[in-house]
Amino acid sequence: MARILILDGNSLVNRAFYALPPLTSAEGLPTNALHGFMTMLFKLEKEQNPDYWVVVFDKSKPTVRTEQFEGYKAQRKETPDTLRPQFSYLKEILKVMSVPMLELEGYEADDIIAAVTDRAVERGMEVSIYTGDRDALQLISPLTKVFLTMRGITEVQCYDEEKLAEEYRLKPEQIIDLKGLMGDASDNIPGIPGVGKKTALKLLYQYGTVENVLSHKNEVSGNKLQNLLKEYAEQALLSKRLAAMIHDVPINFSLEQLLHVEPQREESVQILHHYSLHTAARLFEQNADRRHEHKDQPNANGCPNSKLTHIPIPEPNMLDGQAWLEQMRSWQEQKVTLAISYRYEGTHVHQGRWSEMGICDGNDTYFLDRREQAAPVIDLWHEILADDGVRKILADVKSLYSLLFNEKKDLNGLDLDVSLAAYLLNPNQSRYSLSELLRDHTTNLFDLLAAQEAYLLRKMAEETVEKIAGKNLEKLLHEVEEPVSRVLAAMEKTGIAVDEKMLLQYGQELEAKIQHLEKDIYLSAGSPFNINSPQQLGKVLFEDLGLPPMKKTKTGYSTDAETLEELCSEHPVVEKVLEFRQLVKLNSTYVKGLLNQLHDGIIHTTFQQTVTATGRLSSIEPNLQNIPIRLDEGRKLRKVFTPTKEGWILFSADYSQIELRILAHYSRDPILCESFLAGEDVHARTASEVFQVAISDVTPDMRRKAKAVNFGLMYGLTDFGLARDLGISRKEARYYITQYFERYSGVHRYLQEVVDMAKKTGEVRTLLHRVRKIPELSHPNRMTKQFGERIAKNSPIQGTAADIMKIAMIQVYEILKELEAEVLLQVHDELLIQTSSRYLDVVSRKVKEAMETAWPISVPLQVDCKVGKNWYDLVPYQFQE
DNA sequence: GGAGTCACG
DNA sequence: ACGTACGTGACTCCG
Repeated sequence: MARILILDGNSLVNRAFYALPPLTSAEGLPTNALHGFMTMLFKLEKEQNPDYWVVVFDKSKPTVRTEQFEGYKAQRKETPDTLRPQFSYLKEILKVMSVPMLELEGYEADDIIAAVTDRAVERGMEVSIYTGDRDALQLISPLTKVFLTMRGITEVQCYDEEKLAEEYRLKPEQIIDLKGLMGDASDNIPGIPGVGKKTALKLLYQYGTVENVLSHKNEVSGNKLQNLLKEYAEQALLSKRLAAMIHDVPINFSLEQLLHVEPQREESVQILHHYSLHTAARLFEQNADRRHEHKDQPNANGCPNSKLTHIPIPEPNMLDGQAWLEQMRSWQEQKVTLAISYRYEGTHVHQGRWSEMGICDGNDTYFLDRREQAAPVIDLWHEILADDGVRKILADVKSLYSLLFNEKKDLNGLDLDVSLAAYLLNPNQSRYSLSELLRDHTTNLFDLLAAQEAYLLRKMAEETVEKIAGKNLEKLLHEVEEPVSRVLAAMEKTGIAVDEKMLLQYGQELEAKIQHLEKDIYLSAGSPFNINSPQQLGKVLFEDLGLPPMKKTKTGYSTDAETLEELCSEHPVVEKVLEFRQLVKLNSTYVKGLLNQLHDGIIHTTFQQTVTATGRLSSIEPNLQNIPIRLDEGRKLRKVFTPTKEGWILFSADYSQIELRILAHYSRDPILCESFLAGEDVHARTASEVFQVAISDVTPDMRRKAKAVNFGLMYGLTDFGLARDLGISRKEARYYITQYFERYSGVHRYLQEVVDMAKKTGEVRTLLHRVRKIPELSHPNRMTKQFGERIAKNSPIQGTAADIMKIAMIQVYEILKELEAEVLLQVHDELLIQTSSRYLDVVSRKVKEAMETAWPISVPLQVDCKVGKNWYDLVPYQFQE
């Protein structure tokens, strides 16, 4: 299939300009953007080997859009003087090299891209668009992919229909609806004020288009949103028009003009060197050489020379109802292993159901479309999914658990979750979905169907199994991470009840206080301003009111709580700002944030199992791992969290000092170990050692300081950090640290050893072999290297605590299954459980036991239990001996 | 989309 | 002289 490469010249040149340091040619001309663009161009030429290509440029304003809306791109800054000439140089170079260019007075590069794409697609070409502009996503189709530059310009992300669906759950044509609602600050497209990405997506999931949203504006939830939709209806429609690319551009070109032709070699090299683009010249010659070598030997399939080695994928078998039943029965009888990929309908795994599955049994692949099969087939398939004898290879098993739990179905016989495996192999990546993993393992760039995915999944699984074994991660994967997935899916499914009335009431109280404070602050400041804007606040405090600036950030004055606290005595407004901030935080993040996620009185969070570099979980939409507790105003919020069932109560079990205990275990430090073995107050004991007084003579202040030292140890203590935390001098902090390490020499030795070992191997491991690579350790920058050292000290401790908690969760889940009780939340060292009152005693006894013995270390693990009717009113619980 | 801020362990 | 404690996620502003 013929392939065309379309490059958005303006976007890429701009990206290159800002991503690279200023460079100049031998004669002093600015060339950084040229260098970036040309390097990328040759890289793409090599990778894609396009049959056609074209670089598209904007032509000077005004464009058709500024006629429609005068604010369009009005906020854009002037092109810098060092950038503007580079456009002319670039066009000169491209011309010499016979790279086709297109531009048109009054139109933007985007529009020309749309026109070229249409033409190419009509001819059945594969289209690859390179740009930094997300607007281009609207052009995606089965033949068209968009490559967005991420950081800098060489890192690109490929978006096809599937990737778009995965990231936004939108169709390409809905991109303009998205912009219509949320606007686009970079183009000064207004959208609807107050509607951001999340709201916009929510509306689109429900109504599909801007027009449809507007015609149902009376149905959407929230008065405020309804009013916004009414007030800004016109603006939304205009914004959508502005975001839409113009496809019928009056431009004359034929695809033949865009053919990739062999350039004039001498002239090209010459002009590249003229601009001192030596790297680019080298790449250019390499590409030319390669084409020369392959010129006379076209490859087997007649396609243009492709470096890509596509894995051939067998055609999926299409079965009818009877054939499906027979096939499934034979899988069940033979106890085969199946690789399964899945798709679902609905906006969320918590409310959707699976729609398609791709299945690979080793020899063949199959495609199961739920809509096309009668109930007996689907029922039998569910039976197979629940059958422990039929082993399954999957990616992201937790999502499939969720989907099946929604329908009260089950999944058993997990053989391998490649997402979890990939995470264990390298927890520093960001994405572990099947399509992302396949991108790394194969060079198939096509839009994959579920069946093809299943085939590739199976191939990939073979490699994955070997890698996991090679790194000694089998037990961690199969006995910890995979079982925990089921526990998490169950916890998410159960959810936690939230008292909506109480939350609304609390929100109203906050808003009243906020309004009051706001008035006070305006009076003190002399005029109203946006207190939420650090920039405006900085101006008011440090310019208008003349307070002494303490710290600076990259963009201006620092106004964080730490800074403001020091300024409290200088002006009464400061304290009010601090309180204002606190209340606004509570109101927007917690009251409003939680209300947004509350449906039928229950909140279902999502626990992410493949996010953190240390092995901890994370919680999103909403984050239930950071509900306030430290300050009482915020802590009250916990009153709204209650059990989901009548007559049940909340029970919490948290590990006491688990990280410090793990440090004791790793270091075998005699004092620290003894302290835990004897059940002492460890912070008091540390104070007595550091200050050299009897433990009975330790004052609260001494204990506070010792506690900060113990705390800091786990993070790779520095004198600066400790001094800041305690509000003391660095000298004093340094003294405490020296004293500490003198007394706790085992800890000192351990921390040195772990860094040494990390430098040797480039990685650290937890007790259960969880591994984290630390590339920072070999970085030339001293700061970065020190950061690596702190990671080396912290990760084994934080990670081991995470490992132990995960084991405990699996055991607790099994225990509670047999009782009337369920795990609701995990907050790193705490489990929140709901139980019927009559099981409280047995639950507490067994949970405590399981957690304390989950993975014995050389000091005891201690778990504290509390119980209450909500998450605020928890009191210590002592079970009957 | 990045920066600033702040909530948690 | 420089910039500094580990791991997260959500909200807001602003170019």
